[in-house]
Order: sequence, then C-alpha cells, then structure tokens
Amino acid sequence: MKSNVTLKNIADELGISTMTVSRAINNKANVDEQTRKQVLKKARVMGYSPNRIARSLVNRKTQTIGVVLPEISHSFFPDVVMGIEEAAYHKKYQLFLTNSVEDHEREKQAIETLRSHRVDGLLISCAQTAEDSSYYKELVKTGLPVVFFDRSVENIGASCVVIDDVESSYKVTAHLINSGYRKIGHLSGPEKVSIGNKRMKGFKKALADHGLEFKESRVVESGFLKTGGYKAMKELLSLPAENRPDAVVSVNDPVAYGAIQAVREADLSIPEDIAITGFTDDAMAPLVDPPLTTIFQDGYQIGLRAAQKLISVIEKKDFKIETIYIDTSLVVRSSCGSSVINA
Amino acid sequence: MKSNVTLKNIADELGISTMTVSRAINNKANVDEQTRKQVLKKARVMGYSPNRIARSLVNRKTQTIGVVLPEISHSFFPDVVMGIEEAAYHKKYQLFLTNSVEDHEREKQAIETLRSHRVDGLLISCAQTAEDSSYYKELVKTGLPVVFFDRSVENIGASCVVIDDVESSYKVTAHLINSGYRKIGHLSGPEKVSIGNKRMKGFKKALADHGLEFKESRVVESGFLKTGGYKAMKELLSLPAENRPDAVVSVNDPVAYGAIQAVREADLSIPEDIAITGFTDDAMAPLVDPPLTTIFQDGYQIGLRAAQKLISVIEKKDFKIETIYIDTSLVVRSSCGSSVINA
DNA sequence: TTGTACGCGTTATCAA
DNA sequence: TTGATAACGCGTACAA
Repeated sequence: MKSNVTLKNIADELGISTMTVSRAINNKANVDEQTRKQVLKKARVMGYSPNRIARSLVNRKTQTIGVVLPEISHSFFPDVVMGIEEAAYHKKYQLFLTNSVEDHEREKQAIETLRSHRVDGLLISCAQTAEDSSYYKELVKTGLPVVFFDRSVENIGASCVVIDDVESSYKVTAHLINSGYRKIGHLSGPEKVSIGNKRMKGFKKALADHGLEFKESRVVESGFLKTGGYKAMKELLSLPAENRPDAVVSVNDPVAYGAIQAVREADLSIPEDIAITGFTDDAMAPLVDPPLTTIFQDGYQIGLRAAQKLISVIEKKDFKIETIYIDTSLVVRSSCGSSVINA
Repeated sequence: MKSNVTLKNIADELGISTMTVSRAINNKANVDEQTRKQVLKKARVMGYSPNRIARSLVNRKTQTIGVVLPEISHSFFPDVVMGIEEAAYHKKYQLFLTNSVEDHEREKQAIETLRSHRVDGLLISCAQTAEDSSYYKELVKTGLPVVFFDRSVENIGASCVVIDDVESSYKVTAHLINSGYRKIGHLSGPEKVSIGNKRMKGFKKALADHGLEFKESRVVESGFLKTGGYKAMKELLSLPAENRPDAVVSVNDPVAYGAIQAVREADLSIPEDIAITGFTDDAMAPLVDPPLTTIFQDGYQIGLRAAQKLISVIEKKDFKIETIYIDTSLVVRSSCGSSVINA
C-alpha cells in the first residue's frame, strides 16, 4: 500500500492536535490564522490528500452518484452522461458509472454494488431485459434517492425525466402519413421497456387518427441496436410486395441506420421505395446517406435535469415526486422525401 | 439519513457477536453451518447491504478505478469506456468516471478528488490544455498506479496503451500519395498533445519519404472536434487555388466530418476536388456521405488492455512499466476516391 | 467455533 | 482557540 499522509501525521509534525489540523484544513472558523497557515503549508509540503472514505464513514455522505446505463454505444447515452457530469461537477458530486449491457441481472448487481459503496443517490435508465418493476420498487422503498431517466418506471415513488414518447412517436408517424405514405411499418423496441411500448402506442394512435389500418405484420421488434434494426428490416423486406411498407418508423436512430443498410443492400432507394425515420437525432443523423428524418431528443438536457433533480432530493431541498418532460421536435431530412407530398 | 443495517444490528437480533456475522457473510471457513444460514437469512430479511466505505477504511482498498477522459462526444471514448467497463466488471472494480472537458485545471481537480476517494488506480487520457507533463509526473511519483491511454505521457514511470500514431498517420498519408494526390494538407491536433504531434510527424515523414515538399500553409491546427475541423478546412479552402490541397489528412474522424461539411458548403465534391481522410473509424465513418477513408483504431481494445494492465499493477501481479501498442489498419472508403489511381 | 479488543482516518461533541 | 474522546462500520489478531 502506498502510505498516505493523515491528519495525525501533520499534527505530529506540528506538535498540535488532530482536531486543529482538521479544522484548519476544512476552513472552520475557530482557528488561529497563524496556525491555519502553518497547517496548510505543512499539508501541501507533505502532499496531504484528505481521505473521503473516512470522512464518509462519519458523515454518512459520500458525495457520489451512481449512474446505471443500459448501454453506451448509442451516442444518446454519452450525451446524457455529459449532462449528468455537468450538474454533478457544479454540485461537487462524483459519478460512479455502470453499464448493464442490457442485462437486468448485471444491472441489479451493479445497483447492489453501488448501494454498497453508499452512493448518495442513483440515476437509472432500465435494462432491456427487466421483466417487471418489482426490483425497482424494492429499491425505491429502501429510501435511497432514485431518479429514472429515458427508460423509466413511473408511479413507484421515484421521479422520472423523460420525453413524451407517445406524442413524439405520434408526431413522426403523422408526418409520414401527411407526406403521403400509407403502408407504414414499425421497427419497435421491446414491449416491456417504457419507451418501447410508448412509442408503439404513439405509432398506433397516429394510424388510427388518420384512418389507417394497423397491421401486425408490419411491426417487427428490433431492440435498440443497429444490428437489430438491420435484421428486423430484412424481415419487413421479405413481405409480399403488396404488403411491404412504403415507410418505416424506427424506435431509435441506430435501428434506423441498420434499416437503411438493409434497404440499400436490397437495392432499393430511400425515400423513393421506402422512407425511414429515426428517433433521437444523434450526431450521425445529419451525416448519413440519406440524412435521417428523426425526432430530436435532447440527451444532454435529460441528463442535466435528472442529475439536478436527484441532487436536490439528496440535499432535501425538494421532496416532490414528479415526472419531468423534456421537449422534443421533429427534424425533417431527406430520408422521408418530402417529394412524396407533391405526388 | 436513511438508516442502513449494520453487522451489529444483525448480531443483536440474533444474540451473537458482530464477528460471527461478519464471518458468515464473508463466507469464512470457521462458522457453524447452522449459524451461517441463520445469519444469511436474517441479513436478507433485514435488507443488509455491506458497507464498503467502512471495509475500505480497514483494508485500504476501495475496489474502484478512476477514469479521466478529455471528452465523451467522440464515439471513440465511449468505446474505450466500454472496454474499461468490461475488464473492471470481471475483476470486480467500480469505475469513477470524470470528464475534464479538455480543461487541464478541471482535470487536475478531478484527479485530486479521485485520489481523495482513494481509488485504487487511475486511467488517464490527457486534456488538450495541459501545458506540460509536470503534474502527471508528480502524480505518478505518489505511487498511485496510473495507466495512460490514447493521449499519453510516456517515460514518466507509468505504462501507456496507445496505437502507433506515427506509423498510422504515415500509412494513411502514403495511401493518398499512392492514389495520386500531390498537394496534401493536414488538419492537425494540438502540438502539445501526444497524438497531435505524432500524427503530424507521420504525416511529414510520409511526404518526405515520397519526395513531396512539406508546406506550412497547408497545415491548420483544428483541435479534435467537428467544429474545429469545419473552421480549419474553411481556412484551407481560402488558399489561392494553386496552393489549395487536393487531399487533406484529418487528425481524427470528427475533424474530418467538419471538413466534409466545409467542402460541401464550398460546392466542391469529395473526392473529385478534395479527398478527405479521418482517423479512428468511429461508428459514423461508413455512414457519412461520402463514406470516410480512415484509420481503424480499436477503442474497446485500448480500454480493455489499459484496464487490465492497471488492475494487474494494482494487484501487484505486474511491475513492468511498458507501452502497449494496439494495432491499427487502414480502411479505404470512397472519400479518397481510388478513381484517382486510374487518372 | 465464537468472542473481545483495537484500529482504519475522520469529524462531532464537549471540556479546557 | 485548542484538545481529548467517542463514534462511524468493518476486519485483523488474538484469546476463549
């Protein structure tokens, strides 16, 4: 072990008590200016680094936040982390980052470890494989402050920071309908994940409101990754020509990228043969070929607000359990050719 | 404060000593099977979560690793984090993630906080604004295990996990030359950052080896972000026609994306008027228009190896200070038109 | 097999 | 203003 300097070491060197050193270093009022200067100088010379572990044990406060992500390959999550980072930095909290890799067991394990490290609060976006919300309910019951974001569990006593998934999905689907598409398919997220079923709901509602029939065969569950989108799109492309969708709403951008790849490989063109839309507006969306029509979802803002909410709960400045909605907007690019409007 | 169950609480409930409970929970040998079962059951019922803070104080070991990143918007870093995550997960370490946002002051502060939390080791990729390596030198001297990755500081007593930047940059530049380009420019990283000057070095060497003159005017420092690439490319485009590069080597992919945007806005085409190359082969590279020729740099692998090395140093299974090189490869796509070869 | 005493580094509290 | 003491929750070392 590397030998770390302690308050006592400094105290001994100076021939004073540990408490005086502690007070001097923590800028407490009742310390003689002379002594304080001596202490600070000695601390610097000796390379003192305060031991937060010991302090935490006394204070029952670690100044840490545990972040539980389902994945980090999609740029949405790094964006969220940047927002969280920013809020945490300003309030002097450190982040424990964990990645469940969409595995609920691994997620539970991560949360237990985080609890063990006595994080002051938890920021969670659920793993895809969570069968039900019982674990999260138990977690919230322990009293540890929790805020969900993106993939949330509502009404179990924890605040959530989300977008209006139903409305956003409705918005993009309606845009396709208004652009003239009639046979619209959906590459969906898992039914059990909040954003998966909400986006499906918005999709269905848009069809219904515009008098279009919902066809089960045009919906394929793709998960949230590019590879899933690729496979799912292949499936849609194998439908008999008359049933094949002329437009596809993807549950997120990566899935849309996979879909684009599948369409290209089938030698079809976008949006002439099939229009594709995404969801997130990640960094790639404007750069892919063709540029992707999608819903802009402000990951940074989601992370920022979630962290701010959590910290105010931790610091008991806020007791309200609420669902905070972050605005989204439709970003129209060429992947759903407005040309059709003129058709 | 939420009241957490302690070993003593369990012991009192069972009318036995704290130590027996501790032993039972930590699966030590000398515990009666009956007692162990009782203890484990009681622990479960009471919702016991071992306090690692207390344990760390005794052990002088926290099972945590501090990760210091310069930014996380470029997908390279999330890739690295995934690799680190994986290694850490298997060896049962938790990650403290910090983002210096390219600010050396913020980076130093993050490192001090991490030290304060008594992380067992540090994984660092340097912030762009670090003027010199003195701080890192001091840090390494404290004896805290440190491994640098990507933007490294070599020969100061810490291991590094990097790619051969000089050779990789040489490779992509030589490819342009062999494709027929003669007026090659460079959007460079900061001179003070390891990867910045090494990639510049490789660029220069390739020109020299192929008998091409190095022109200062065709080099613009772009930093590492897309916006910087955009601005820097604008500058190159404003050169008098005869001096304007016919190909540009970008220090990384985001800079290349910015450059692509600038070229497009100038109504020039890629690669006919100007070829562009990147560096990293991030997720976007194959999807942008035109698909980007670039150097594939395996972020996941870099993260994995760096974390493995750090952990073996932490656990004293490895004392060697070394620089580990991760292989790269040239990925040729249409942004540097092989058409030119036929010209 | 089980229990007691003590220490890890810090801070709260009370006394000087 | 300064100091002594106890406590945070756990594990090591030793004793029973």
